[in-house]
Amino acid sequence: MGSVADTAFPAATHVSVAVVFQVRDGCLQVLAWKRQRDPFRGAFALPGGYLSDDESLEASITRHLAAKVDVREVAHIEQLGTWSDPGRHPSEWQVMTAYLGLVATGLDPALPGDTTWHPVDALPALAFDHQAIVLTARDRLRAKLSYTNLGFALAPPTFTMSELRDIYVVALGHPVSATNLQRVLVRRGELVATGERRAPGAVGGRPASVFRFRTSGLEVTDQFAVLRPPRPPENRSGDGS
Amino acid sequence: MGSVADTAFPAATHVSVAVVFQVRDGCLQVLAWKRQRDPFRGAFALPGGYLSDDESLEASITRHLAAKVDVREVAHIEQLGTWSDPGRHPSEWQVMTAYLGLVATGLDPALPGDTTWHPVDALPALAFDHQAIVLTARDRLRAKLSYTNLGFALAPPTFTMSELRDIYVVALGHPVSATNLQRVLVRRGELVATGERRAPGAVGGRPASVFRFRTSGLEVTDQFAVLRPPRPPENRSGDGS
DNA sequence: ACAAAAGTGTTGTTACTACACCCATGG
DNA sequence: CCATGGGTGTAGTAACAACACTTTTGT
Repeated sequence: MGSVADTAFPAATHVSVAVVFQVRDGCLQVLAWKRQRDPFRGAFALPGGYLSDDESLEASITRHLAAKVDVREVAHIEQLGTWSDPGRHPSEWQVMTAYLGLVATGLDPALPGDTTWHPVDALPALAFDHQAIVLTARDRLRAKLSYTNLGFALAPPTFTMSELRDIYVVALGHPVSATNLQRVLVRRGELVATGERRAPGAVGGRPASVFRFRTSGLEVTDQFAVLRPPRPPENRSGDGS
Repeated sequence: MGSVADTAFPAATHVSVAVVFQVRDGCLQVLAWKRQRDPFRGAFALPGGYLSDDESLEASITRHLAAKVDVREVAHIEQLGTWSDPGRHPSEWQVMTAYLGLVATGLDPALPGDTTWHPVDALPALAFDHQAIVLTARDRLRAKLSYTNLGFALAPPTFTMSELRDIYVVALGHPVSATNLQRVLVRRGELVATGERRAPGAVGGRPASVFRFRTSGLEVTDQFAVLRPPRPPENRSGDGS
C-alpha cells in the first residue's frame, strides 16, 4: 500500500472499547468496570480489550462486551471512531477503536462484580481518554436520535408516548413534547400503534395508546435536512395516495 | 484494559489511507496512484501507508499524503472510519483507518508520475476495498455539505454564486439553484460578500458579486434539523445581531 | 435593441413547535 | 364531579424550493 521505502513497523496494539448507554433510573447511564491493575488502578474503564488474530473490530468488541453484559441485550452497536494519540496509554503504544452500544430501557442485564452503570452527568474518574470517548458517544447518540430511528434501541418493545418521551428527554437533555414527538415519529413512519391500550395508574387518567417502532434496524429518516434535491415534476392532480 | 486472560497478540499492521476529492473539469475526482507491485499490481489505490512508531493516525495520513500531493493544498481532512475485516488484504492482517480530504477547485497540485485524478463516476478498478471507501467518503461529503459549512474546503478563496453553484451541483449530484443557494448560505452566516464584482464574460451579462466563506474551519450550521430544543422565551425585539 | 447572466420579490410547501381545548379514567 | 393524564385540533413559524420579473452588462 505504501511506497517501496515502507516496511511494516513494530505494530501498535489495537484495542476496541464500547460506550454502552442505557436510560435507567431517569438518567442516561454508561457501563464501566473498575480496574484492579495499573495503569489507572481503581479508576473506571470502558469495556473492551485487545484485537485478536483474524478477528474484525466488530467481532472483537462483541467478544469483549460479552464478558461484561449479555450482548443479546445490546440492541444496536456502531463504530464511533479511532483514537491514536501515541500518548493516550502511559506504557503501551495503543490504538483504540470505540463503539457506541445501546441497551433498551427496562432491561437489567446481569453484570459481573466489577461492572456498574454510571450516570453520564456524574461520571467518576475514567481511565485513559475514556471520558472524552463517552462525551463523543453522547453527541453521536443525540444527533442520530434527530435524523434516524435510533430510538428503537433505547425503547422497550412497546411503550406509551409518555414513556418514550421520558427516554428522549433523558437522552437529548432537553424538554420534548409527547404530543409532537408522536406526530413526528408517526409521520416519518418510525412508529406504529399496536392498537393496545395501557391501563391508567392509581391516580386515574385516560388509558394511553401503546406504540412500537416499525423496525429494529437503523434507518435514516430525514436524510436531507436541507439542500434536498428538487422533486421530480409530477403532475400534482390525481396522485395515487 | 482487557481482563486478566488477555495478552497482546501478534498485532495487526495498521495503515491509513485518504480519499482526497476535488471538483475539477466539472466532475468530482479522487486522487489515486497505480500500484507497481502485488497484490493488485496495476490497479489504482488510495494514497496512504503504514502507521509509524509514535505517530498518530492523523500524523500518519498527513505524512503519507505529502508523498502524493502538497498537503498545504488539502483544505480539510477528517476521519471516515476504520475497516478491519481480516480478509480485506490478501496476504497481510491489516487494519485500515480512512480519512476524507478535500482540495479546493482551481488548484492544480503537482503530482508524482504514478498519481492521477479519477472521476468518481468512472472509477477504474481499485485495489483492496478502496472502492467502497470512496463511496462512503462521497456519502459523507454530500451529507456534510447540507448541514455544515464544508463547502469552504471545495471552493476557491473567492467566487461568484454561479461558480459555487457549479461546485455544489457536482459534489451533491443534483441540481442546485444559485439564487436559493446564496440565500441559504448567507442566512446561515456561512457566506459573506466581499463587495467586489466580477466582470462579465464575452457574451455579456450583469457583473456577479464576489463572495467568500466566512470561516475556513468546519462548523455545524444546522445542528438540530429536527427535534430542536424549545426556544427560550426571549422577547423577540432588539436582538443584538 | 436584444441576448445573456445576475439578482430581487414573492408565493408555496414542508415539517416542525406551541398551545388551547377535549376525552377517559379513578377516587 | 373533579383531578389527572392522554389525545386532538389548529395556529404560528423557520427554512426551504420555485419561479416570474427586474437589472446590468456586451454585441
